[in-house]
Amino acid sequence: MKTGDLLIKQGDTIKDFIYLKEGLVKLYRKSEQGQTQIISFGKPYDFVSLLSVFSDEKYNYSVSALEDSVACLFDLNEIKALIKSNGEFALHLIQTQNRASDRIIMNSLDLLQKRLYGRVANVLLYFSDEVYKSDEFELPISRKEMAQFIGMSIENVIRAISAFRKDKIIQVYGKDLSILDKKRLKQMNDFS
Amino acid sequence: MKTGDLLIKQGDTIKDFIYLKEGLVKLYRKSEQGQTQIISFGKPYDFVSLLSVFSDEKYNYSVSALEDSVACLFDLNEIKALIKSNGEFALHLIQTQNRASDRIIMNSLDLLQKRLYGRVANVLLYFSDEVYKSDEFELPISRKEMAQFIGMSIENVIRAISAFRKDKIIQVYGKDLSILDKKRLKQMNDFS
DNA sequence: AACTACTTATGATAATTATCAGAGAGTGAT
DNA sequence: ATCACTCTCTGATAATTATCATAAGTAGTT
Repeated sequence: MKTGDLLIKQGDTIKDFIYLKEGLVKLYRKSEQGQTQIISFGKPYDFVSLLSVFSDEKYNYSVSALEDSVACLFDLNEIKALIKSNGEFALHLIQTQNRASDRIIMNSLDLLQKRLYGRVANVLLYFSDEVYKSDEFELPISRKEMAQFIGMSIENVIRAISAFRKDKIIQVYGKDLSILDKKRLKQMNDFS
Repeated sequence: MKTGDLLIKQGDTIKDFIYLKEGLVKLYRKSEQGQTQIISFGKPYDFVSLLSVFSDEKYNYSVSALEDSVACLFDLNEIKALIKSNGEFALHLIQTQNRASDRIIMNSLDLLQKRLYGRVANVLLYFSDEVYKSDEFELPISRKEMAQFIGMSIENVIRAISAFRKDKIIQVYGKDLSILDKKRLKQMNDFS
């Protein structure tokens, strides 16, 4: 699956249980007000079809690739049969699902309490610590996508990144981003 | 369990699987920044020990009663044994859990995109439509708690409610609240 | 009643964010 | 190369929200 490809389309009937083997994807939805909103990102070994996969008939979100990715699809009915027949598997699945949705919930609650700088810092630290495990990486999302994720305007996301750049907290060359002063970035994340 | 009583305390070891039979509770946590934040509300037939119950050792949130409530506790190990032995039960539990965490996720994402008036309208409509199923009810939370839920300052929550009152969208006598103009309240909820 | 503590309420001001406008850089298509 | 389009970026201004201050109301306690 190439960058930009659509893996799941909002409204599609759920037929498969999907997990990500390689790459990076974004989960997003069209909100009631018609705006596109990014729900979360999926990295290797994350279950992409987490939300609503067992609770609904149709996907209420879309998934597309931010990088070239490899996804594994399992027939949903087979997974359901496996849950019924294999108790260990069922329990393990519940735990995995719980962990993932907890993380999404806690993260969006975190964002709700933060202001612009804190939210942007939060996203940068997420990619640095959780996804790439490095202080230098290629930012996989545009300013617009970051805005759609943190619930701020594009202009202000750009301004925040510019401010971090001017304060020598980060360095930006095109898509390449390096975190120069992680301590201060974490402070931005902690204090509002 | 009386109003104000603590059912779950953040940091407690998870021993039980809890569901709410009667009443109303709030799920809340102390965020990293030390502020109290309400995660969601639990109404009858909701699983209160939804978050982190299978994914963690300890509760990462607290639960207390907003109204006199009745909770059912099941030993967590027995539930786990039941999951392992009864496939139908496991599948049903997964679906229920999924539905509940989906709702919390989608709701906090909704809030993230709304502004003050939209967020307050959202909460009022939640209690009217989901909890009490009536346009007249006793508001079970204080302005402070509403602020902790929607991520705005107390003063502005009060101001929003005052504005709704002045616009004859709602009527307030002490804790009693009645929605006079649901159409406009829904408009406030829809458009930012 | 008097006291304390807390909630609700309002105003004034500062801080933050959105919106509008415009410009330059990059990208893809023809 | 030119055109159309999107993305990044900055400035100016308007709108929104937070914070500080203050006061009235409410409830509980002594």
